[in-house]
Amino acid sequence: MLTVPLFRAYFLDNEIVKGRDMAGPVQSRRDQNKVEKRGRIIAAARALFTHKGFDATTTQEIADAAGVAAGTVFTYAKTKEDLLILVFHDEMLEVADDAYKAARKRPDLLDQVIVFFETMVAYHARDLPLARALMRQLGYVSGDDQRTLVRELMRSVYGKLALLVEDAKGRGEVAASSPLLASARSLFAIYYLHLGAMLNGYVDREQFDRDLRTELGLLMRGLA
Amino acid sequence: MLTVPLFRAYFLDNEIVKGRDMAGPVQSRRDQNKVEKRGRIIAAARALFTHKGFDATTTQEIADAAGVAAGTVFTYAKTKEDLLILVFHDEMLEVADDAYKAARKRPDLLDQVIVFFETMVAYHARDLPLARALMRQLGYVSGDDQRTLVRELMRSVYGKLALLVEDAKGRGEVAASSPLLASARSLFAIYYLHLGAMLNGYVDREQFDRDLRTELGLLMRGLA
DNA sequence: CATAATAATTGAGCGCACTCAATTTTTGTG
DNA sequence: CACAAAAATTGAGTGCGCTCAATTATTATG
Repeated sequence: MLTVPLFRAYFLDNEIVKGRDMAGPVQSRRDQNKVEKRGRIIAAARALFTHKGFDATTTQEIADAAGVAAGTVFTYAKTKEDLLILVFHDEMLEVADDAYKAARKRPDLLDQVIVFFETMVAYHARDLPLARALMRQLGYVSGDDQRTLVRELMRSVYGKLALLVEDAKGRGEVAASSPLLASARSLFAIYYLHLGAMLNGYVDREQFDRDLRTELGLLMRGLA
Repeated sequence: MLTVPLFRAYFLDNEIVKGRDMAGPVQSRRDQNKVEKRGRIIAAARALFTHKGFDATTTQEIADAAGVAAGTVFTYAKTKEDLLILVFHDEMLEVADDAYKAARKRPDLLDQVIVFFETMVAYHARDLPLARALMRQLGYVSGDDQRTLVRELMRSVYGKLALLVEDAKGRGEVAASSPLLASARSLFAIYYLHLGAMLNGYVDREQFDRDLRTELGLLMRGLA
């Protein structure tokens, strides 16, 4: 089953190096092609979305730019909008990492959480219309693959917030009885609602910052 | 400007009674027609959405059922999805009213808030796919009219929650220093996040109930 | 290497949301 | 009532997301 034909070994040693020593079974040619095409589609979609905007970009354009047929795009994402998840998943994971690193430098939990969310907002603020489309899709995925990606993203964010809360417990800022995951989710819930309000133009950035601070502080009193 | 032609008075006294003694200037024939058509479109869309589902319903079907041309539908909602707001706005306002009435019967704030949200969930639970589509659209309105409707809805919900918090202050359950609107929004934020998780199948109804209770309780400690 | 089985890709075609120039309806005015 | 201006409605047309039968590429087997 895992036997590798000789010609494959040749290619592995000479042409295709990327990902050779990654975990798991050696990739078949099929999987290689899929990964490569997926990458091209993601790159093409990202470039077009950021340059022309989500609505103005057609799936045909994405297919052309990626060098695949129109139909192929839809084997990697069930809908045009699911492409948003595919395209920005990795980037958002990184942003969450950065946000966590920045947060850890602050002394107390409230500051930490605010820095955490402000880092994420700063990312979205670079392209508000796109962020709006992206956030919309985060709450309405079509395909199973994308659903998995969203799950992973949320796990990561909740996990990082939970770590911050846990450390705060160590410092005595938060009661030991406060459940970590629930606390993390409550914090995120507040951020999420206000981000939506901002992206939809119900409040401006300043109002957002103020509201966020106020309400996170309110919740923080409960955790203490 | 507000002069009413004689033939209008005739119609007002004989044919068209509904809304005659409502506030504001007497409706012109144009406005009457608009209101009437709007009503037919809303009724047609609601029937089709609930019977066939949102995706399976075409705007042409809605137009036919309402007795208008295809294009007319889009003068009342910019997109098919904005129709969701138009259709369910009034109903959701009523649900919020019912939720508030049910909540007031409970003794303490946590119970009240849980009853409040459970009433709203019960409404959504009647048709989960539709609720999912509706909730999605609440966070992504296209037209200005619908945006106004959403604003009104949120004002109503926040207002009712704020009333509950205010009463709780009177009973000494909540600190006088806790800002009403911010408290209301934080409570709603928690509900909103978990409702989304449930509608998207990340958690089942039981898990939803438990999470909601836990996290509302957490916040409640902060308000106290 | 030949051949069958399986998976991936293709792109023409379809259905539907939405547009907009033309038409009809309503209102304001003399 | 006649007529012009304004507003509302119409529905054929358009573009695009998405499908799926046909084709091509890859893998498994003797």
